[in-house]
Amino acid sequence: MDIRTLCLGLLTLRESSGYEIKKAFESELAPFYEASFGSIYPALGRLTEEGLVSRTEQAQEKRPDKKVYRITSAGRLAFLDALAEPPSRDRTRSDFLAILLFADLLPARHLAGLIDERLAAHQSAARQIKSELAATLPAGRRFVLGHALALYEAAIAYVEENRHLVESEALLAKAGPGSGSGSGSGRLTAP
Amino acid sequence: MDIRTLCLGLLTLRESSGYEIKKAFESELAPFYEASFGSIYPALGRLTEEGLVSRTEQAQEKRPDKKVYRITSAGRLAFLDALAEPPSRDRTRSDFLAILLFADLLPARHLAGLIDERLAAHQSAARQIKSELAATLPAGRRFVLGHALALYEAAIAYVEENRHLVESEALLAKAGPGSGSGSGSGRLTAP
DNA sequence: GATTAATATATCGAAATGATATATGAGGGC
DNA sequence: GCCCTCATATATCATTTCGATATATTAATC
Repeated sequence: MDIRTLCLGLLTLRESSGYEIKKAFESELAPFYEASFGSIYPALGRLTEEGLVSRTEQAQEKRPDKKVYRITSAGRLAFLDALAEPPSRDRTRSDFLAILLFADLLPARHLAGLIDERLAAHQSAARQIKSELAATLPAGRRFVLGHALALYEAAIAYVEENRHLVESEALLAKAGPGSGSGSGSGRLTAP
Repeated sequence: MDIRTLCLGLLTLRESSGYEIKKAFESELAPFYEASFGSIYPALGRLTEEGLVSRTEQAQEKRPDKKVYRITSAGRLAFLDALAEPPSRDRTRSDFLAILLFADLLPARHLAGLIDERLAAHQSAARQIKSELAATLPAGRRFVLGHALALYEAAIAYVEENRHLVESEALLAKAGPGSGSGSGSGRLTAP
């Protein structure tokens, strides 16, 4: 599922300019997909060449001119084919977790600051999703938004309950098997 | 936090060949970071040029020769500097969620198959993490593994409780505000 | 009057992926 | 014995994507 295919998908929802596609990535696909202008504009160019979208230049008052893209019927068919392909597995990159893996190399107060910022960012993201969920939404959008919210809430709960593992000064101690993670009390004990 | 820096970090744990670094990405950094040989080998070459690691060719019996990399003291300092940098935000790409966003374009039985595979994969991943957590681990590793487990379990619970949102045949209906997601019963209702 | 933010398109170097090539040895199936 | 697959080991390369940068207009803020 490359950016080109996702642009096509967003154009099934509404006609858009490249700039509006970028905003749609942020409002519809975030936080489980992102794209930069550097990939969106070439993707739209290629889709136009392939005849999967059409382009119309549109002059605007008080704003720069824009190029509006509309999906063609060939484009709709191509997107349905792409949707039926088996999904590739999720990919995640988290600097936060990479840093915490090396927690024993960092002072506890630095870790505490990192964790506080993480919690604040996730709480803010969760609040925003909740306000979006208050509206009427298509089923797919509601499902993926709720999914994102569930993961943010789980991450917040986990970090709050287990931050002591990396913040304790006794970081030289190796942690043995604890209470069994999220399945039980949710708290991993360090003996 | 690029692959080069992460290679340096893994070399603070033990000396390794490029091949072993790849395995360390899978065993230590997965599932929140990954790297391919195509990025690891060039990264190790660059680290060697910069004097942050040293390279020793090591002949082996019954196995191909390998090049063993060791972090230098300059390398340790450079890694500590990199660790202190503010983390960039998490990036995720999920084909599964992208497809589900367009659930109304797919037949319910296809969606059911996708979701069943997703649940099986996540359950398998969760089981594997649980078995790893049974051993004695450094605090950082225990924290990030537990984090991964908590997210897998939250995703499984969410999908099991909310799959009806996308599987129901009445996909033309727009879902209004429900019970409030994970905060309450965990189930989003479609009126 | 200056700076920041939003709208709008585009390019480019650098980073990373995923596939492929090459080579050796071990183990299993037939 | 022969073939295939898997594990070990290094390396390259086309393609994809990111992130920064450039350019231009209008509105708002300071």
